[in-house]
Amino acid sequence: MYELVAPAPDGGVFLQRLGRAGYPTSDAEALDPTDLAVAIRGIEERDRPRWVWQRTTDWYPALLAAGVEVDRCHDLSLSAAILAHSAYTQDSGYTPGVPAAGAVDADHVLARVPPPPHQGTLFEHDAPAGPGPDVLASELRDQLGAVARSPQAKRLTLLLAAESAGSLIAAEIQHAGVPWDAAAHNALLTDRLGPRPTGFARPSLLEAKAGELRTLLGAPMLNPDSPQELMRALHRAGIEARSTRAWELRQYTHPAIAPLLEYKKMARLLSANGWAWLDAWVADGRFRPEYVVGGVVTGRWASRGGGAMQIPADVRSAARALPGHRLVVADASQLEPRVLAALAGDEAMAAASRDRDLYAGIAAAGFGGDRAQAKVALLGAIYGATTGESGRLMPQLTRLYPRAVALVEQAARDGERGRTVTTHLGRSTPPPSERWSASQRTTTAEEQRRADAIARDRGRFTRNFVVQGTAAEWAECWMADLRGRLRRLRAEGLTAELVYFLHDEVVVHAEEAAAEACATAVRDAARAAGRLLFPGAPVEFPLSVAVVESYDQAK
DNA sequence: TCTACCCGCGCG
DNA sequence: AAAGCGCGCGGGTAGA
Repeated sequence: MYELVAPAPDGGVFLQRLGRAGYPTSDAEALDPTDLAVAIRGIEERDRPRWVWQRTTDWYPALLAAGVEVDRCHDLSLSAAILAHSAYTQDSGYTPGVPAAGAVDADHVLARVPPPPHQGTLFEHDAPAGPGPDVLASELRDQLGAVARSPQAKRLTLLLAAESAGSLIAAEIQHAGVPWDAAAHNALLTDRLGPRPTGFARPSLLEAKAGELRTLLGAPMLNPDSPQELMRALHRAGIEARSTRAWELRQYTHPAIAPLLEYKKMARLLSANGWAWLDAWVADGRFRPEYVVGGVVTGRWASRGGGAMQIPADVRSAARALPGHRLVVADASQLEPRVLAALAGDEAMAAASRDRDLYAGIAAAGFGGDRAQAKVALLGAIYGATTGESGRLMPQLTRLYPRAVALVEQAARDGERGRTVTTHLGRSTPPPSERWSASQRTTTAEEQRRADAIARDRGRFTRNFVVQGTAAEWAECWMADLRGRLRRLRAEGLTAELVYFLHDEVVVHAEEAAAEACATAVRDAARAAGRLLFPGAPVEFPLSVAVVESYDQAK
């Protein structure tokens, strides 16, 4: 059973009950938006419907702010974006959104009416503008119909459910926020950079490092933040680097190199996660980044603001559990190679996956026990490396795991030829770029060379897409299942909430007494995800789980 | 002076 | 150590 939420004229809200096929079973009921949370809580407790709305982000943040959680939903925009490209629905006749001439992009079609106000304003003045209940119900029917007609209806159903659950989880994680110890963060900054400066001056330790650098390079006016100036100063000092990248600088021996690398490290800390970051993103002891579900072509989540998915290892020491609480940090070990083994049905690689350390298993099977070699070879296969060590190791990897290698090779060939490739559950690549298409129309040999390079680029993208995208599906299923388990723990009165997600890693903030139960839940959820995606496959997805006080203590 | 892009580096 | 994939962000710089 579905319950539709849609904007009504004059800032009101419509609620409408829909049957299993998406047809209304009642008239749309108009509500004052201030009553929405109460109404939704009541319906939720009574019926546990699947809430249908254009976008979770339009409605759910405000509901959470009002203390209302929902069990499940169907996010029409996220689903439309998947179905619009999915190879599993290409013959279904589905076109996203309201019937409209030239409709191409699902999200734009559904959202071409005035955008809703930003989260948090829902109960203040006006409800989100957008298509009314008729349009949304019709879109839901189109989507359900396309899925039902698909030869892969089960997988698509799972994908849309996982993506919609993901949208709920993203809003909930944002609502909760990562517990952040601003004092600890400030102490770290002060220790590394010196006390917080007033105005725009460099912190004292950073300025001192710059001075050291100027002396050692004999460049008294040098601004080390300017790549151009730095380059000139390096050349004058006899360092013939052709870029200012840290890894390249490391190859030169000169007394200025070490302090320069230290300067870069310090400057990076200041600009990316310094006091300004703390001011902008941490409030009330929580870091609240914005997650963008489906924000990456492969289906991974992206984030906006605060660099939520790039928190450096050392800064993670400021992510601290509250007193009497713990962080349960879990990450899926070598997720992508394991996903590849399952995708390809490669029995030999699956056997290696029974080893807790997949790379060690592969090393033992065919790389003379050299784990580093096994890892380089496998990652090279997934990313499309052709040169260097991983290129040389490919033949050996192919002998060991012909099916797994064949799968990524096929994905690469398809991409080079402009075909789309598809994840296990049904997310397909967008059609080739204009750049690719244009490159097909070549006349000269030089153009052909460039066309080949562009094709190889796309091949590496599609090669990686099937693996990265399917791994993202595993992770979303993992979290969706975990969410249910944590909700049950909370129903017992315990504190246990998801507060962070990073591709193949989750962090749960839990009261001490619930930490072990959370660790168990997170492991059970991983097993459930494996069974959901790959029923009966002999591939294992082990986690490393740590119960810690601060995030940096994990692994 | 403003904008668009590149560079470099953080994460998986 | 980087390379091969996917991102976001801040600072500098080139060009309007």
